[in-house]
Amino acid sequence: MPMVKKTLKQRIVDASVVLFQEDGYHNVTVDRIVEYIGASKGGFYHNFKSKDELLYEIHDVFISYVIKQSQEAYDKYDTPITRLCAMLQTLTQVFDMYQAHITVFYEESRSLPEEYSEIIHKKRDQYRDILQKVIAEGQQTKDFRTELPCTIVTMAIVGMINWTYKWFKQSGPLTMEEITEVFTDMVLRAIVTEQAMEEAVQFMIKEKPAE
Amino acid sequence: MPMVKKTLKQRIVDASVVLFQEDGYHNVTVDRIVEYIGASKGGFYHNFKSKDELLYEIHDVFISYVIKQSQEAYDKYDTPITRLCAMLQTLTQVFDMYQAHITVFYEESRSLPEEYSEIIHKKRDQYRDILQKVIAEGQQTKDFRTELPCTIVTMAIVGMINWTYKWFKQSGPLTMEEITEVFTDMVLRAIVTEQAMEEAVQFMIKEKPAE
DNA sequence: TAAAACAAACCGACTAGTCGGTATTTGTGC
DNA sequence: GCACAAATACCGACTAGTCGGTTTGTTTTA
Repeated sequence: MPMVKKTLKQRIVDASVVLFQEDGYHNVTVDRIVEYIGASKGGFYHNFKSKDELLYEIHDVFISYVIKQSQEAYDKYDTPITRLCAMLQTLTQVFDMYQAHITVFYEESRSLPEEYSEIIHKKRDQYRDILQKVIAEGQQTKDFRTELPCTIVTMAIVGMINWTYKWFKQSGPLTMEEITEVFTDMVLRAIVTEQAMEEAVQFMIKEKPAE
Repeated sequence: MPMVKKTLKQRIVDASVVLFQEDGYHNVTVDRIVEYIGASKGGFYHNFKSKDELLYEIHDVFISYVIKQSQEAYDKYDTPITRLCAMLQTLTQVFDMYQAHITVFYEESRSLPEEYSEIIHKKRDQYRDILQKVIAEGQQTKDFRTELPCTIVTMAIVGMINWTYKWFKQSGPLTMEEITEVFTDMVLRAIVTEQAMEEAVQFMIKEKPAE
């Protein structure tokens, strides 16, 4: 792997994500960002039209990656259950890696000027739609229970996963892989029909042997 | 009910919650708040030491109410399953009424000065602990599956419920009561053991008759 | 009539963005 | 390879505007 010198732009983004996560967009000044990486205000505004544009960049990098990964998980499999499991896996993985990005994404998007926030909201909906499609298809094939409204199920899952950014600590007692297992188990039991449960159990946590 | 004249303090809080939800704490100036309710800056600072204190007030009113309601739900019942159902019910109801408060609570707490945020975080943990206690007790009585880590289950449920503030619209196609039903159904199926499922089914959605 | 509640003008610290300038890289003719 | 120009990347003092908070003055109430 060639040792490429990081551009100033990249250094600004990297530093900002961390600083924004810690103290919030409005509590981090441009001066502080450039001081943090040993750069200058001129350098900052050479790379970004405004502080807002930087915020947009962070949003876009993150949500674009989420969509890409979700879509790949969808394309890689061909049954609702496997697709759902793959997406849960992928999403929690992304959320593990990009925790700082997510925090900014879900707490600072209000500060995006309209021109930017429109684009971002469309992409955010796209992410939700991919998941919702899986649920809907699963209901059509009777793999998932049809008595549950597909939109609510989708948002319940999204909420469960997204909320991890608020409490998950990489230094905590459980790894994200272990958490994913639990989430997958819970989701499958919650929505898979009895007749399709056979396919699902192989993705679930095995019963602990009696102690 | 006596028609009490609202104090300026109350009017400030009420207006601020709405404005903060819409545009975020930092994007709403004190001038805008007082102009919105036809008051003055002097009146504001007569009632609050600082803008931060107002933010704290909003946080505290909300989380104190959540804790009170959760505890009441706990005390009112005496089995894990009924307690869990009651808490889901209560929480979603609160979230329905206090959507603006929640938005502020979960997105602006970073702006609280340390002295305040310490108090708030303790109360937030208290809310989580009440729910976690129900889960833990349910695992002890074998009503809930013991192979799932109690902390993760708790946070999964918290995430599912909390996230509603991001997407639920009172003008939407489903009421909060209907959403609660779906959530309850999903949660019970996810964590209740087979042997305890009999007690749980009465709280769940009935199968749609075949069409 | 005194104290509380509120109004209106004002202050000062802070910060996003600017602008004239300098360093560094890239392209070009020889 | 080399001079040299031209574009690109970057710097840092400065500014104009904003906004939380204060001060001083006025009204209401008990």
